[in-house]
Amino acid sequence: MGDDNISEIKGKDFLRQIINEHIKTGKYDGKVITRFPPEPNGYLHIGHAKSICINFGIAKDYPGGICHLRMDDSDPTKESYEYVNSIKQDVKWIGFDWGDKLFFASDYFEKLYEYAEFLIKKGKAYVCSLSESEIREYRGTVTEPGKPSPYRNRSVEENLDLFRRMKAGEFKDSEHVLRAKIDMSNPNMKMRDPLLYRIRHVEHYRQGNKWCIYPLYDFTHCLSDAMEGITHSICTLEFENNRELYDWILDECEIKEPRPHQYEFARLNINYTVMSKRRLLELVEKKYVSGWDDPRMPTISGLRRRGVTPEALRSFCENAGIAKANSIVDIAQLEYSIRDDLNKKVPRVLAVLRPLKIVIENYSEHHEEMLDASYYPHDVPLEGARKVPFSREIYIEKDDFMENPSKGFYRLSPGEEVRLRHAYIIKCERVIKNNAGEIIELRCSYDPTTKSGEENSEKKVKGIIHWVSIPHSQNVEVRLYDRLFNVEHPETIDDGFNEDSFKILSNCYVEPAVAKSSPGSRFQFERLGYFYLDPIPYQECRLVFNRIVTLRDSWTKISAEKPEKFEKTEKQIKPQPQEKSEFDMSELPLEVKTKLDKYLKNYDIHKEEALTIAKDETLADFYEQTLSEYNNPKGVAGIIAGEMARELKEKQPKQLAFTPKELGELVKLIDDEVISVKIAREVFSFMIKGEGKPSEIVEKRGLKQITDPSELGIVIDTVIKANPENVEAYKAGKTKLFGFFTGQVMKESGGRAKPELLNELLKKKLN
RNA sequence: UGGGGUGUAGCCAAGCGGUAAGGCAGCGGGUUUUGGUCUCGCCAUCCGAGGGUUCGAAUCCUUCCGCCCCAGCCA
Repeated sequence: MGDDNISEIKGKDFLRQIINEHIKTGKYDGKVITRFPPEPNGYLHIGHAKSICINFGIAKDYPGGICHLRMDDSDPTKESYEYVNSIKQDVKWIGFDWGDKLFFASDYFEKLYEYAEFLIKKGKAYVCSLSESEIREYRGTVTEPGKPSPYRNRSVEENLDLFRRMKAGEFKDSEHVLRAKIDMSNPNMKMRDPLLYRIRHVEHYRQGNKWCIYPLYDFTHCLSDAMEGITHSICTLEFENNRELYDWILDECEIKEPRPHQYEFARLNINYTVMSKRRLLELVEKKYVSGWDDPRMPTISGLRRRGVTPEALRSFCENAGIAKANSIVDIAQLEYSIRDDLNKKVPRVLAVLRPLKIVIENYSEHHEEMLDASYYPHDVPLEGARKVPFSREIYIEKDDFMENPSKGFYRLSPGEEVRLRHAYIIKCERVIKNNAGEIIELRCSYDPTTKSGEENSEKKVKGIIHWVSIPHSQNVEVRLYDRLFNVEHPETIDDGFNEDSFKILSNCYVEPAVAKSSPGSRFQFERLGYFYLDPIPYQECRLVFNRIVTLRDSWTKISAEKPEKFEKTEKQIKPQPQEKSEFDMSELPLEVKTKLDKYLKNYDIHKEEALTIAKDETLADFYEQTLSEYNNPKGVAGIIAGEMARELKEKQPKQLAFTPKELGELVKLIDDEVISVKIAREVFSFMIKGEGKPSEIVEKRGLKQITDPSELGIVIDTVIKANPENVEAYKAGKTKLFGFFTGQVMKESGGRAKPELLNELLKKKLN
């Protein structure tokens, strides 16, 4: 209930929380400038879509927020305009606009070069002439420190000369590199004199042959952010280790605050598919799929081609959430987002995918009629209708007939009735088979009084099926797409590749209204799913529909057959072995052990606390000093092992803002029942800030605890009166609510209620 | 046996010392001329495990365990 929620932005993912804080404190003067920085060396996929939604979404959420689109194109060997164009198209399609904020890291090469010279002159960068493999060797491993390059101590003059000659093209590829001079034994591998520039005698797709030295990511990215005035540089988790370098470079280049800072979130993963550029490329190159825009691909172009809407994609990204824990989102979540979007906007039509012919014997041969059919069900608030032709011969879906119906089958079977959607109730009279015993045709009768919308149409039947009139229908092709893999977490593209992920059905029929529709239209084929009229022209002007997603289907779940469904592989839950790990005291240094023994024996404090204090010299000294001021070993240990340990862990202040004597006083206040332990913590937090003696703080801030039963009783009554339902629920047996009441009273009293008294009184009043 | 992250239901995910949000999936009921949609209900005595502090801990302290990332002159 603060007064500060005006600037608060809806959604409280940790990124927006950080930004909210910056806005509150005015760190960037209210500005929010993010960026989406793809490398134009491949197609964007749904994982990028999440990043796009985050970066552009955040910019959109904050007044005046801006998101740049920056091509991170500092590796000339991989990048091309083909990719920058597809990236631009994809970002636009997802629904974001970068306005005039399209940038290229390669445009900063000149400026970047100047920064490099600046670092050299500062003695913070050097030219290293080790070979590629030597560099690797000198770097060490994750467990062993690296060793300095023999070229590490070249003079500034030599470095400058060499670097300029690198630029001038005097050396071959890989002959020299420019490295930052940081620390070859840094536990963070990224800080072991990372490479800044490499020589590449290669044409850059934008810069041509202007350069033969190219900056690397870590050098390019942070400085590009700085040059563009980015405030929040948001990237994925694998760059966490790079953050230290990001800050180092900006520090050494003397980019002053307010300046960009990097924040990381977990990248999107989805089950039953692959997401890495490498795997996706493999699928394309080995022809597992038809291309980057194969409708099964999790690429943006694939999803677009399949017929997924940008809205669905965005809502999927939003629902997936932003956090730092690696996770794998269920593809059902994507399917849900797609259905949820399409359900609200797409017309329902009739189409038969696997036709079974029906002749309605009592329907006159030369007769036909046009039936009224709404495009939308009653619960979709859209208007629109068309006429559907009906005649003696129709197609129904093969699946909608069973000669020997299983239990719960509501559709057509011999002697049974079913309603034809928007039309009549028919009854199956005869089944006609070919010589092979396959059903090729059904003979039915219809009840003329049961036409939809008319009087007798109330007659109830168990099932409703879709159909098309044979003479009026148009033959189309339908392409069925399914998940790419049968296994939840494929490790290679051969690991459970779903051979049935693509099926072509060429003997499909749609009603006339659909045949007339324009490319790129989306429909719900009733009872089947959502379909997209592929806008790519096909030979003979043939209409090709892509299935975007099936409808939710509770029937196939019931029936034994599960044609295109996958059962999730059940995960066996293994019980965790209960290992009791005792701390091994024998390994402690003697000094610590001595202290520990003393605490345990003389002071009788708890082992955990004793250990915490004994292990830290500052804490231990402070502990002894405090005890000499106020002798309550247990009480003092509680504050020191808890509150003070945390404080030291976070800040490691050179000088403490309070004395042992004051800490002793604090404990005495607890002992004297002036304050509770909870309040003591609050007081302690003020002591850290140097607000003076505990007693003064308590006085000044009015923190003295309420020990007067009648005073506390009033507060309790207020709370009880304000929550009649909860009182009732409590009395009805929901005793868990006791905690709720305690909390409320605590809150009401500003935390000052004496806990024991509160509980005692509350119990009395509630019973 | 280095460093950096991270563990809340089958899958995501809120939660920031006071009744364990929400969504997906699942299960059951209602509505329905789509076995769709919509709607109602159920679904964590417990937050990776142990220990501690506290009247009260998913939240604070502590020990342990699992998983992810880092040894490209890729980004």
